[in-house]
Amino acid sequence: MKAAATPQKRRKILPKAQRRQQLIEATIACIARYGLASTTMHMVTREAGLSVGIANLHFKTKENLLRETLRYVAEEYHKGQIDIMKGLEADNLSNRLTALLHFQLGRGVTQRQKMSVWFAYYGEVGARPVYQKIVSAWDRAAARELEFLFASVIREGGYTDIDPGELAIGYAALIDGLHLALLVTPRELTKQNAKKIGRDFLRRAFPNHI
Amino acid sequence: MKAAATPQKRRKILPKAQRRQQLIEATIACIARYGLASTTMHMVTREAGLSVGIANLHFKTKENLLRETLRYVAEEYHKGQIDIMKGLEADNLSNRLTALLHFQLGRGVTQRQKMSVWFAYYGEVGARPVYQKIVSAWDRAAARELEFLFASVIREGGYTDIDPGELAIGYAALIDGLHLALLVTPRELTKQNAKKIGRDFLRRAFPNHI
DNA sequence: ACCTAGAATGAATGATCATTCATTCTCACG
DNA sequence: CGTGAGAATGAATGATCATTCATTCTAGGT
Repeated sequence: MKAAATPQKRRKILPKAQRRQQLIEATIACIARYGLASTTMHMVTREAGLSVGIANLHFKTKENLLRETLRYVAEEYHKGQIDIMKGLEADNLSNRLTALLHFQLGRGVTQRQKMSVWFAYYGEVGARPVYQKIVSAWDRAAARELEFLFASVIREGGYTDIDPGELAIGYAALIDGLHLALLVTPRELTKQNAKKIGRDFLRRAFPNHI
Repeated sequence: MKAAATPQKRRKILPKAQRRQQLIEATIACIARYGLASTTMHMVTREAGLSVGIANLHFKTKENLLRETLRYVAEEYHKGQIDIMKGLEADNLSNRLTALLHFQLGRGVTQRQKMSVWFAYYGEVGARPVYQKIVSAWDRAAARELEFLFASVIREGGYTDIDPGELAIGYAALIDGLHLALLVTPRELTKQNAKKIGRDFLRRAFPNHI
């Protein structure tokens, strides 16, 4: 019997930025699969197909890698949101609201993997001020933008008795809660249904727009 | 200089149930303070003022202790909710809705400690099927009850075009999202404001009741 | 007062993990 | 081609942690 000749993976040298990205993505995959608590450096580097030492080379410590991963995930989500709210693609306010909803509850964001990572970090926010800082900075930025969008809708629709800031917080909370429900009780809630629920919320607030 | 005579804590023997409770509460405190990931058995037993070995005596393993702690927290929250929804205290539907809101966003539930623990477990749900089972079982029970309550309100108010099941999911999601916001961005949201946002949600759905 | 079931202790054990760094390997540039 | 700057490797190290269990202590029963 011949010993299986290992395919002898050839060592490859790549620019720093690319390796960092590769490690961050491996971290996301591991957190989604094993949880934040039990993700080890060995898992992450194996997932990336690299050696253990590489992590120390590009991110000084594990804590650093986790922080950068959170930064990456937070930026990806919130930037996507903000771009839509700023209306780079849809000028019409109704369309912008719809586009936002579809982004927030659409394929890209509601992958189990993404949501797992998201809530894994939320879970540690109570204990790690650094995570709180990263998340809340982006949250604030998105909240401002959403408030601004809602204020425009309110003006256009002549709605009275609605505070755009409060409605924005409520809507953002609803979306977060729906993500949580999709993660925890996926059997009870389809993405289609989640979208309908989000849409109903907007309709009750802005009946002339939705 | 005299060596400080340690107060020599006398060993105390207590019934199993009491020790278990004590350990679960110590676990909650540790998770809130240090996070689920970095909570160790030493921390928990020290917090409880007991020796390390005690944990193994009452809960075979750490995993067991964590599971029982989740069960305890989940039961406390959901039972409180369900009792209110069943209307053991308020017969009037409007009052029942208000009582529910006050419970969900009131002092007991929105302590940083409780919310931290809650989300710490949610964060691991993606990776640990056991946690998902525990949480989703209670979630389902609460969702059923909430749907039933909303259906009564809809009937009483003659509201049309509202699906009680969907509204219940939406409301539950909103509350979860508000808890998350209170945990992550407490500077941006007071409990008072959170209650107002929850109330506005109900008012837009049930204008004759709220 | 004595005895003993079993509750409680904590030093010891072994497993796991992040981090280090001496060594190997790559490739851009001369 | 040849070479060296620095990218990549992975065995070794030391720290941390869950779990064990021989021993000590307590309190209810006699």
